[in-house]
Order: sequence, then structure tokens, then C-alpha cells
Amino acid sequence: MADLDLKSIEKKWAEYWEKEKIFKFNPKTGKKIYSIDTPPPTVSGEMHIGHAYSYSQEDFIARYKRMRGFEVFYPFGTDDNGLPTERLIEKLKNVKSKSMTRADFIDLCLKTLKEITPAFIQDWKNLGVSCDYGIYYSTIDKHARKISQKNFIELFKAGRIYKESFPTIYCPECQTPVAQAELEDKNLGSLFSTLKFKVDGNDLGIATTRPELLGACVCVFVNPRDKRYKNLIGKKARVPLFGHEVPIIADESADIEKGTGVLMVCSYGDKYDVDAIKRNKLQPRIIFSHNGTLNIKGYEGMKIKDARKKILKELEEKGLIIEQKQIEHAVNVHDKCGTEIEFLPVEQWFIKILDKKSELIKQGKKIKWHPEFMFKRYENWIKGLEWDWSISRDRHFGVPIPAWSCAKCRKIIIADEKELPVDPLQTKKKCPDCKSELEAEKQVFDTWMTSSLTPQIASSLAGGKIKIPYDLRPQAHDIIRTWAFYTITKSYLHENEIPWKNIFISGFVTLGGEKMSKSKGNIIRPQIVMDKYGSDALRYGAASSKLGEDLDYQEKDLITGKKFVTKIMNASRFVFMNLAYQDKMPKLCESDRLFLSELNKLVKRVTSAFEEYNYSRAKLETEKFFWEVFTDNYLEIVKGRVYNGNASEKASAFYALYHGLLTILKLMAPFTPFISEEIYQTYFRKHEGRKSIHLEDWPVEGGVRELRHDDKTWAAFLEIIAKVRQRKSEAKMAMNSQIALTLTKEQMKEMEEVISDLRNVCCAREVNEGREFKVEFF
RNA sequence: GGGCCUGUAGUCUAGUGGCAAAAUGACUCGUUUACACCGAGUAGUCAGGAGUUCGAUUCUCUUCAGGCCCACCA
Repeated sequence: MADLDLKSIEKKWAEYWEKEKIFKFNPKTGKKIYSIDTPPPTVSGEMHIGHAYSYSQEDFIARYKRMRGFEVFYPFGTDDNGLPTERLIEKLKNVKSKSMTRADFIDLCLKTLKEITPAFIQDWKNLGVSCDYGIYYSTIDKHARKISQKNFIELFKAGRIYKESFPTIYCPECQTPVAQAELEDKNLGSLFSTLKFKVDGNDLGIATTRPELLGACVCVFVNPRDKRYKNLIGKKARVPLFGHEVPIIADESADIEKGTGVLMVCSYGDKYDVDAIKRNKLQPRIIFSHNGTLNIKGYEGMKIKDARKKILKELEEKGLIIEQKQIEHAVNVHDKCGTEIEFLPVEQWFIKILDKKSELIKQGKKIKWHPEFMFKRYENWIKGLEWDWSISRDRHFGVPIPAWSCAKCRKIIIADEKELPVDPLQTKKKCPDCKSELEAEKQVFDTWMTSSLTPQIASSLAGGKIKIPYDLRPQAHDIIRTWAFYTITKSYLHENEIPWKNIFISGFVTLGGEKMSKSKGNIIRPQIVMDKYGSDALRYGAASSKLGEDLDYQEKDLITGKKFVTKIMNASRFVFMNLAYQDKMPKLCESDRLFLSELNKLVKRVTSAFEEYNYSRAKLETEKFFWEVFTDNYLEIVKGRVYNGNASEKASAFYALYHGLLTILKLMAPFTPFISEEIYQTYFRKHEGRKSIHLEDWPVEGGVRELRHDDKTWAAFLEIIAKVRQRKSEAKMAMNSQIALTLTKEQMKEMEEVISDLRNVCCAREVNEGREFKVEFF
């Protein structure tokens, strides 16, 4: 057969599904609802390969559930309320967000998104992701802003939200507080310098990698068990270069082995310092401004790294450095920009969560994790949490925090639910107590504050018909600590409920075992792959590895996928070439009955695999059956009867072929939806009558009489065929060469009822009983 | 330092307390009434060690290697 025009086949059915609204959610059908909390991708130009794989994997489940008779709620959203979108819009529209009002910029975003989102979503449609694209949200649209702000108000009223100036993880590059979840480790080289402090006129060496913090030094720790420094406790140390005196305090946390065993505590070098200062009730010396420069005399306006250089030089000139060595150590950086984070006291908003850690673990336990071990990652993350959730970001673009404060009486005023969504910068308010003009809150929400509400946002688009918990949340493992965690937290705090019953965690796509990244230049573009091999082949590739495991991108998997598509098309051609449709089950020939009995077992296995969300086993089983049982053997077995059988032999074959193919097609429909649809529409629809194979009923077992020994008989049948093929191959004879076949008495008995099919498939002119299995050529 | 995952054929992946599997590559042969994007056949594998067991690739412990998350950051 000529090369299949996969592209036009896939295009045809993608358009058909959209036009006929095949995947439209309709709560009026009365069917049981299966709800999916679809991940909203960030609009960033085009879908990447990781998307292609993970959305394929969740779509297998969606399509399966639909065929199982569920009304599938499968919305589509985009996550547009963050830095990537801000940057994208700035680039596309050649604007600077900060030179516009927030309201105007959000308007421009919405307008631009409206222009570019359809092309972006087209990739998902081309891939065959069977969402109801009519149920669409963006996390910056009016609707999402309203829900996000409403939730904030609820939490505020419940006393869950507080505003505090607190030394917080702060990114000097992005000039905003960030959450613990936004940190990454990075190994950096650093200069470890031992500096001369003075105590009672004597030198005291203290090692540090952050000499620029000298001016912020508020005390010095030594370990009380450290004999070297016992006599210093309670005395004062003079800070080099800056000259102020700080107390020497005994603290168990000082590591005797590290550096000189003495450490300086500064406001603030890291979380340790924050705790140390709080614990000892010390007065902090803040030397950084929010823009990441120093504000201490002599170094005003200098960036941290420049100040470090300058101070080191001055220390050296004055002979205050005792020792220096190069070390490598891990530092925390902001995941968005890679900048080393600092700790700065900033006014910000928090959701109190630390008091609910064990409850949140309990909530997580109520959810079924696929794979199960992913729960551990969730649990570990919560156990290690040391900060409340900081939800405010000092950025221009985002969902505004709906709050004002009174400069005079320091009262915080929260928006009224009726006025949502609201931008405080656009809404003037007076203090209800002192009547003075209120100050608008300038900060916006952390994007997770809004995206953790996707179940509520999507549900409200369906008229609130979808209740929490949803049935399924699909997502990747890198955002367990953010998206999954925050969504569980929100549902717990608002609804006292889990957000979904199941969470389905996909792995990453790697190339040669390495993460794909733009900087490495090892990106595979799914658009090109789909173009070359077809979407069915790409989905087929996405189905070939276990859930939760990283999957190495292999072009050969796609070639195999494409081969499957061609093969099933060709097999269908054969099935229908001579077929006369059998409405009712005719009297079956024994091999047809055995085949259908095997098919039933397959249906059972595949269904149970799908029920466990084990799509890869479902696909593997079906594919194996199709290839090894259906095409390699069964088609060969019935060929003789299809061409030359009598009416009743033909009828039996036609019935089994028709149902065999239809069943395989249905089992594969979640994986390869396009070719399945093509074959269904071409051959089956006139008999089966549904508008789409994807609206068909999932195959059920039954229909044929099954006997206890079917398995054994069928296996023996296939084994004899294989043995004959082996003998022919060893003898370098063609497969269609004529033979005389000798079977043992036992084999003869087992093959009794399929003997004429056996003769056909082996091209055996005669079959005799003998002492041993034998193949002789004519 | 803590937690989790992984290690199966040249490659990439399934899988199991009882003969170790598919795809791909390699080699040999064949066929044109579904299919050369084909068919048939051959060779090739459980990281190392110890334990539990009649039996371990599978369970337990351990070593080694790789990955992820967290902690450390003076």
C-alpha cells in the first residue's frame, strides 16, 4: 500500500472532533462524571516535548474513561499570570510593563493572549488531547482574578493570613520576596577568608565567605564545649574595618570543626542568621536595600559582589586577613533567574500553614498517588517546611492583592466580595475609622496562589457542577512541592476537602539520559515529530514507559508507532476486503472461538491495567496481542477459509475478524485516536452507528463460550505453527512451501477440532499421526 | 548528612518468588490475493556480594553506579 497520508487523516479527524463537539462536556447526559484538573501550560509560543508526552498520558485516561461511559470533565486552561507571560508580552508588544499601569498592562496581556492563545492551543488539538476547549480559563482573566481574590478574603477573615515585616527570602535581581519552593541549589566557587577580629587587644580569627556582611555583624558565636574560646564568652569582639563591638555568645550550633570554630552572625546572611538573631533577641543591622545594593557608609549603592571585592581589598591592605582558600559550596538561588538569594526584612503577606503540617500530610495520604512513592516526596517536602507560605510578590504584573492600609491607624482594609476583581491601585478608599485616604497594596499574588485554585476556577466555568474532589490531577513531579502541595493546602483551608481522589505524576522526557534544555541545544520539537511520524506515533511513544519514570526520547519508538499505524490500517483492509457483515453470531469454527476466547482475556487484562492508571501495560498488552496473535497468527489461520471456505466457515471467520479488529481498535483508541477513528469511520460506523469511536462503549468480555482448556489448546496450536515455520526456515524453504506434517498422538488429539485451519496455515498437504513431530517437504 | 527512585540483550524499555520478554540493531532465509513501512528464523541480557527460600532477576541486607528532592552554606 502506498504511504498513508497521515497528516491529512489526522487533520481531518481533529477538525471533525472539534466541529462535531465530540468531547464537549454535557452534564445533562446523566452519566457519572469523571473530572480532570488539567494542568494549565504557560503560553510561551509553542508546546514542548515534555508537554506532548505528559498531556498524551493524561489523555489516555480521559479517553478510556469516556469509553467506559463517564461524562468526562476535561477543561483547558493556560497559566498566564507570571513572569514568563510578562516577558512574552513585553517582547511581542515592545512595551515595558513597569512604564504602564498594572491595569493597563493586564488589559494588554488579555488582549494579546486572545490573539496568540488559539495558535498555541492548536498544538494540543493536533496532538489529539481530548479536552473540551470550550471550557477555557487563563489564570489572569477576570474570572480567575475574582476567584483568587475571593479566596484571599475568605482566608483573611478566617485569620489564616497575616502581614508582617520579616527577614524573608528575597531575590535582589527580581526585587521580590520568593517562596521556599522557588529555591534551587547551585554549586559556586567561593573565597573562604579568615578575618582578624579583636578581643581585649588580641586577634580572633573568624572565617567567612561573605565579608561584605561585616558591617551587618551583630554577634559572634562560639561553642560552649570548645575549650579554646571558653574564656571569651560574655566578652566583646571588635569587627574589623567597621570597628563596632559585638557580643561573644555561647551557642551549641557553632561547629567546633568548621573554620576557626568561631562564626559571625549577620543580619542576614542566611536562614541560620535569622534564627540566631531572633533567638538571642539581637538588634539587626540592615545593610542591604531592596534593589540588592548596600546602604552602609562607604559602600552606598554598590552591588553585593562589588562590595565584597572592595572590602576584601581593604582588608588585605590593612593586613586583616589571616588565611584565604578557595572552596566550592552550594548556595540557594532563585529558580527563575539563578541569582543568589538574600534575606531582607520586607513587608509581606503570608498564609499560615506551619501549624497545619501534620493535617496536610494526612490530606495527602487520603489521595491515591500514582505511582505511590510520589507521596513520599510530598510528605518529605512538608516535613522540611520552615516558613509559612509567602503569597505576596513585589512585582508589577499579577493578580493584585485586594487590600489597602491606613497610614494613620495602621488598619488593614480588605476588598468587599462584591467589588471583585479589584485593583487597589485603581480604587480609592477612605479609612472607616479615621477617614483618611487609604494606601493601596502594591504587591501582587504569587502565581501559585491562583493556580492552586484550578479545580475551583474550572468548576465555576461549568456552573459549579463539578465538585471537589475531582477524580484526577495529572502533573509532573517537579511541581509536587508547589502546584500539588498548594492545591491540597487551598482545598483543605477552604473546603476542608482533598482536591482530587487521584494524582497522576508523569516523568520527564530526556535525550540520551540528559534533561533537554535550550542552553544545551538538545531540544526535540514535537511539531516536527508530529509532522514526520504523526501524532498517533508520538502518543504511542508516550505510552511506552511507566508512569512516573523519566522517558528517554527515542526516535525508533516513533518509527515503531508509525509502523503500528500502517499495520493496523493494512490489517483492516484485509479484514474488510471480502467481509460480509454478520449481524448475529453464527456457529463458530473452533479456531475462531478460541481466538475470541483469547480476546476476552485480553480485554480483561487491559481493562484492569487502565483501572490502575497503568496505561503503559494496557498499550503493551494490546499491541502484543494485535501483532503476535491477530496479525502473525490469526489472520494466517483464517486466510484459507476467507478465500476458499464454505458459507458457514466464512461466516464464522467474518464474525471473529470483525469483532477481533473492532475490539483491538477500541483498546488502542485512547493511544492512537486518529487511525482508530479513520478505520472506525471507514468500516465500522455503518454497523455500529456512533458518531465517533471515542464515543463507543469500551469492549466487554463475553459473547463467546469459553472453556477451561482454551488457553492450552490455543497455545499448542500456535506452538505447532511456530515449529513448522522454524523447520521451514532451517531448511531454507519458503513459508508457503507444501509439507507433510506428522503430529504426535497427543498433539493430534489437541488439534482435532482445528485441523483444517492448521493444514491451511502450514500449507500441509497431509497431516499424519506418528511417533514424533515431523515436517517433510514435497 | 537525610529521604526517594533506578540499574534487565549493542541500544532503549516491559516483567515476574518457578523456562527472562518486546522493540530496534546484527545475522540467515523467504514472499507478492492486508502489509517491503513485509514475513519467518538465529544469536544475545537480570550491576557486585551476602541472607531468607526447595527455588531469588523478583523479597531482605549490603557495596558500587546513576538520577531526583531536602538539609548543609560561618
